[in-house]
Amino acid sequence: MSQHREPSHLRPTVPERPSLDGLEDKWDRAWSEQGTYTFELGRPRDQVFSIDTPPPTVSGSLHVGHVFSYTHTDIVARFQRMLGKDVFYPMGWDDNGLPTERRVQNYYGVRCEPSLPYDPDFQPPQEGGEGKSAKAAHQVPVSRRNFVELCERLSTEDEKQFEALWRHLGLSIDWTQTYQTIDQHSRATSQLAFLRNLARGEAYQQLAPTLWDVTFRTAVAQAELVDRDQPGAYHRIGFERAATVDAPTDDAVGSPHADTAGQRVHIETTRPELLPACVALVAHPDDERYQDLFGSHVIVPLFGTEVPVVAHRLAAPDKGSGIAMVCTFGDLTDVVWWREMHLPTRAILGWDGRILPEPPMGLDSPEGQANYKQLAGLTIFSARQRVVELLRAAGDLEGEPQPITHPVKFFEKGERPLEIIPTRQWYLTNGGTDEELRAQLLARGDELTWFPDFMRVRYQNWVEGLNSDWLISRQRFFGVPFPIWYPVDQFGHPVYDRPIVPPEDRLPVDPASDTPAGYKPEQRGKPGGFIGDPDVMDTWATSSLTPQIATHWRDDQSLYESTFPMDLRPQAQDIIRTWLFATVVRADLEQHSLPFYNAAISGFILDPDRKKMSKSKGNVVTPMGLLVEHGSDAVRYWAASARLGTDAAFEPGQMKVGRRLAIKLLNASRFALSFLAEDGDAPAASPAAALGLDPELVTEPLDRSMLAALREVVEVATEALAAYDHTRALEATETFFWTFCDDYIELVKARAHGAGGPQGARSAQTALGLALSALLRLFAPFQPFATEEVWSWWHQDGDSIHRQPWPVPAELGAADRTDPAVLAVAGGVLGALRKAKSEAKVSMRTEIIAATVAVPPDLTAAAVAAKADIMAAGRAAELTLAASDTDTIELVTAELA
RNA sequence: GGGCCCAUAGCUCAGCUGGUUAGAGCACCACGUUUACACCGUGGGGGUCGGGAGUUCAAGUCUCUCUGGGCCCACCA
Repeated sequence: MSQHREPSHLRPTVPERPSLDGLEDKWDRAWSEQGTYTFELGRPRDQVFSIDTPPPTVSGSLHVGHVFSYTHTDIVARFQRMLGKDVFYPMGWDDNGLPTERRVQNYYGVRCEPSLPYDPDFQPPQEGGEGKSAKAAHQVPVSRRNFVELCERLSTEDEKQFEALWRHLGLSIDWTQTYQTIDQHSRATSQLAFLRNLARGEAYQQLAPTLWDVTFRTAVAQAELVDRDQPGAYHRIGFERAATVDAPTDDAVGSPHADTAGQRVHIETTRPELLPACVALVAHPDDERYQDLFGSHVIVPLFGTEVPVVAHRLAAPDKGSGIAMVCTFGDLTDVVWWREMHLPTRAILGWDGRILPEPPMGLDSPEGQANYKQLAGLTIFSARQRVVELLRAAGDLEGEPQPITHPVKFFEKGERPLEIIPTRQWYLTNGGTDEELRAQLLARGDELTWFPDFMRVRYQNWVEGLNSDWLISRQRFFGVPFPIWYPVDQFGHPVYDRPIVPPEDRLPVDPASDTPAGYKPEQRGKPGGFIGDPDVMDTWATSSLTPQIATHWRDDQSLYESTFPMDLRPQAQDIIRTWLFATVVRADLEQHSLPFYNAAISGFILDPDRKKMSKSKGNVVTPMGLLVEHGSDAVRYWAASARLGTDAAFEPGQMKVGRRLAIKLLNASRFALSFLAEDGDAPAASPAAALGLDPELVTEPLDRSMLAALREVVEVATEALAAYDHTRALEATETFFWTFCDDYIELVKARAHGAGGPQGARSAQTALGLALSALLRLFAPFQPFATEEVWSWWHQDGDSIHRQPWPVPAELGAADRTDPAVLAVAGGVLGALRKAKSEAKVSMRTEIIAATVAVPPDLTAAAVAAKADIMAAGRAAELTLAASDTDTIELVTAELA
């Protein structure tokens, strides 16, 4: 070792054995200290590239899918920065909402009880609980303020871990630009946008049937629904016709002619417990079986209510018996029937999903009330069993229930089926009830550039299918409160249609503790006083404003003007209908523009069974473990190998390839730099070494050909990255790089050492330097750590590679000075010589006494141009280039030493 | 019921507007201690491009159809 080149002959900082270990921490620290990714502000809008980073839900854990998609965005950010843009790349934390509440409940073993007073000395009973859903009975009740404090405390801890992961991954985020969706600024922005919506009539309050989750005891929005197949059963129930026609003397039950005789009509239902909520029967207007029933009344079994039989086109003759009972409310179709036919309301379900204690209006008969008493307070499940028992006893249940499996609507985060309960809620217009707005929002979808383009269709489908406005109020605790109070009238009732709003400069407000202007705190809840709106906004109602929050629409005009509308919204495909659409709605209403120009949609990560990776499958690998095991550049390489919009397999093999590439970058660079350093007046010694190399010094055809090929790579990679096609850019760069290592470096090794004289050496050294410089910058967005490490060996001025200019073809010399085929042909001939040695099972070092290689005639000149380099690399004393009669390069003879 | 995406080597994927003999990496086999790299290098084997039909001088690529996956929306008596 010591008889060879001393380390001091290399650039002083080039390590003897380069390694990837520790690069993440080393460079994260350096970038942080140097402010490498700091947004500068002050440049015109067209020199800024702004990114609407998705704020991850901090209450959930990050998984490989996050690492995957955030890497895609970081590649864009780094590319744009090297193109010379001032990149605005903030990070938000979505800590607002139900997931945080649920996590806090489990972690600290508490639950929110708004009626309790605040306890400033409260200590949670536990820390670090991760139980799936601890029983509510074991959770300590705490005040709303205590609960919110715990939410904030845990979120802050979670956010630190998230930041550590993102830094380790090498995301080039400006860590001075962060926000939380629950912080003061986000609250104020969210409240301000809401007040503007309210002032323009886009936000409104309505008492209406609402999709309701009985576990979380809150309303949910259309966008949060999912269908799940559930077991159920059809119950065939007989309704007696009301006594407006001749009453038959014989008992109709069991009679084969019961239906046709008009005495009894049978419906089939999966929700027998809703019988007391029945307000009508409905059949299709053209259904011949029920023509004589329309307009008449029937009696609800057990409960004695008299309800009309009505006709409506939505009734399906082929479902069940073709006639259905309308309840308030069993499903969304019930709501339509109820609304369109002005049926009465007989709600029987409370917020907790239990049967209300008092029977609804119209349930007047003594037997009906007695039966109802048996249901009061029961859960839906128990009530159903009870009703079936009662029906059976009364002889109103025909046959046995027929088990079926059917889709039932759930809140996507919920565990029990949704119910529909009439409640007062806030809505925001979103085109669901307004054709003009809908058309306008569809036009916004067309205006937006989608990567890949077919994702546009998902937006269109969603907007076209909307059937209601956006329900934004939630009966929860940890969220942005509605900035609204109501006057309380002399009878103690809130006057909902005269909301009191705060001035914009007072935001954010908490109406639960703040007092509106003109009132005193002690007037809260008193007749003649005021009361705060108790609800919080849906988390999407705030995260739909991430562009406005991040760019400080509310309070920093110069930042806002230089970053909004943003350039890029990266996000996952499954939240196009929620986050993306909602963001478009808010910007359309407030700014009359798109919130961002481009949307880049990442795919999912699939496990080896081709299923979407999820926690429940037990196959989730922790992202930090992955980064530590393979190295961040390696994991990034795997992510970068997958196109936008395409689901990708979780493939450690691909990470190994990425790691190999990173190591190769270190080693090949070390080698190439050793030539630059050896030269007496090494160009590498100059601070601007990379760009100071003069392509005019590259005189050898092989060297020129290599640079010509690299020029093309630069063109392809630049074009691909500009079109968000990072895989294409990476592939082109990588393919070239391996040829560069395997063939070019081998071919010029001897010449670069001086074997061909000073001019040939200079040509090779310069070409190596030029190529290495361009290659490192081409790889920098993909492998930020390895490339930065190499750059630091070379450039001692401390400038990060990540702020260098993106390579351009011109820096590699003129395009038309040489035969571009020389490198490929020389590689082919060298390959033929290697094959001879491989087939002879001898070392590559073995001397070739004489060899003949056949080369297609049109490539002979190119081969001749590199003949000396080929002979040196192949250790051939004599090489004959014969004319091939095929168009491939073939070994003809080889005499080995 | 409507819509979108996908199907190419054992595996993961390229293959752009149709144009020689369909590519890469991993895995596999053989060889090689070559001072850039054993977290390596060199060479090699391996595919009738899911099935069928059509358009064309020419189809992995375009059209239709079938099959099999994945996803979204609608329906929910």
